[in-house]
Amino acid sequence: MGRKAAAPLAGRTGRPPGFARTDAVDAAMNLFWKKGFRAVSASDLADAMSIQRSSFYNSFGSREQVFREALQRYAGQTPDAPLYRVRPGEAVVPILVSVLRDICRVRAADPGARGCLVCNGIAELVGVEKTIGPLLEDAMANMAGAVERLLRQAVQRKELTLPTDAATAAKSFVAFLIGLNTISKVVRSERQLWAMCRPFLRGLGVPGEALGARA
Amino acid sequence: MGRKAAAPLAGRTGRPPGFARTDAVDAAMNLFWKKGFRAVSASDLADAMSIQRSSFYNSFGSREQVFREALQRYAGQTPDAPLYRVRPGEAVVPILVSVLRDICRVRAADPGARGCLVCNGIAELVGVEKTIGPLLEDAMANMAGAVERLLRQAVQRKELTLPTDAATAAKSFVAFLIGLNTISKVVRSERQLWAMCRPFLRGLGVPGEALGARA
DNA sequence: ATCGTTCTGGACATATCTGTCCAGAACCTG
DNA sequence: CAGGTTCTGGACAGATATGTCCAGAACGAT
Repeated sequence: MGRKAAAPLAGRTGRPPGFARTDAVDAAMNLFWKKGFRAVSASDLADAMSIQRSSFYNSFGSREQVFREALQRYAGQTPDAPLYRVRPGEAVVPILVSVLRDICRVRAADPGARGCLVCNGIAELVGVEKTIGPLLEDAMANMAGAVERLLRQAVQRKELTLPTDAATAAKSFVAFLIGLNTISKVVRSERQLWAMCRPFLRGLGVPGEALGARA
Repeated sequence: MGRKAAAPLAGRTGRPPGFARTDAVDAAMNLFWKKGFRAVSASDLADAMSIQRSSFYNSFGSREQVFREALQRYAGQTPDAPLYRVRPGEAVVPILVSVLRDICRVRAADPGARGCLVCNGIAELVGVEKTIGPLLEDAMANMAGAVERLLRQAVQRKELTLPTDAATAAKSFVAFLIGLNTISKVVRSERQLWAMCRPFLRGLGVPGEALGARA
């Protein structure tokens, strides 16, 4: 098996790993994403990483640990990432809309129809898996918090009129996102998915004109 | 182990089962519901049913088969069942509202915080498990179909004004239901869950007055 | 080139799961 | 109560998972 360029770590001695950790975590992420956490064994992971099972245990220690790392890596590529990067004073509604659009686009474009790694994980692991469940709960709470701030900002800027308090509306938004991501495993048309978002946005008080514009 | 009353099957000869099949399926359902399909082994099922593993294989054949029966049993107790029982001419909005309320109530009251068996299954199995995945897809499609008919009826009766076609609005409703059920594993307050429904109902065009009334 | 360190391949012991099989117990029928 | 049928307990073989261990290969540093 040919050596793959390992990151040329600075003052490190000894034999370097025969694989790039980043690539390995990516492979793990894709596997977890496709099959779910419980359906993936340590052997599966080692295979996907093209390394020996012992090297896997040596480098990662456990399935849980890799999943944690995969989750972080996933956070860097998920279509809802922009929700966490809105600055005070910035327009909010276009962001909300474009995030929804991106979700529809990305999920429909995924040939594996895998939905969202975090949403799948919540359904599968929260309340069941002691180490990872709480992690996913946190991820969800973070998102709800971020959306809540966004909605406050939007109301303050008079971009929309909420039918409830911001915290509740934010949780409602998150719930819809989870549902949308989940159903995207079955509803495979981007157009259809996006059309499904319209009722919800209307409920949030987003004016109809905001829906046509690309962000 | 004391014999449990088996169903007194009519002209049946031979030794009767030492357990009631219905109870056994219920036990299986609760286990699947709590831990997910993959996390439950044949031994777990046999234990939950208080029978021998061989008796389990003898009576059910496979995990998949029990899951199928558990699903049917679940269908008889799920809070969204009323969606399938609306008659032509009947008022629709009160049903939609009360179903949502019931979901909030039932999910919050479940001490196991298990969410919805079908929704969990969709996230875990669709696109992964060959025999059960399609089953769950069907369940979802059925629901979307039922809701679509309901929405048409509601529009015809001028109970609400949809922002899109009925088929899309129905899928949107289903997506929200999935999200609501899933998030109910984390958001444990009935009141909070119900409040989260308000934005979505507004988006569907349900007038605010309809939300206060109990069904 | 040699030394010290780190990674790799492969093996080991243990645990759990799966599906099947059968002798004997339990039961209904006549 | 005898005969036929069906269920139960327990065992079996094969597959797969887990976590650990170590001899030796591969490499950076000197």
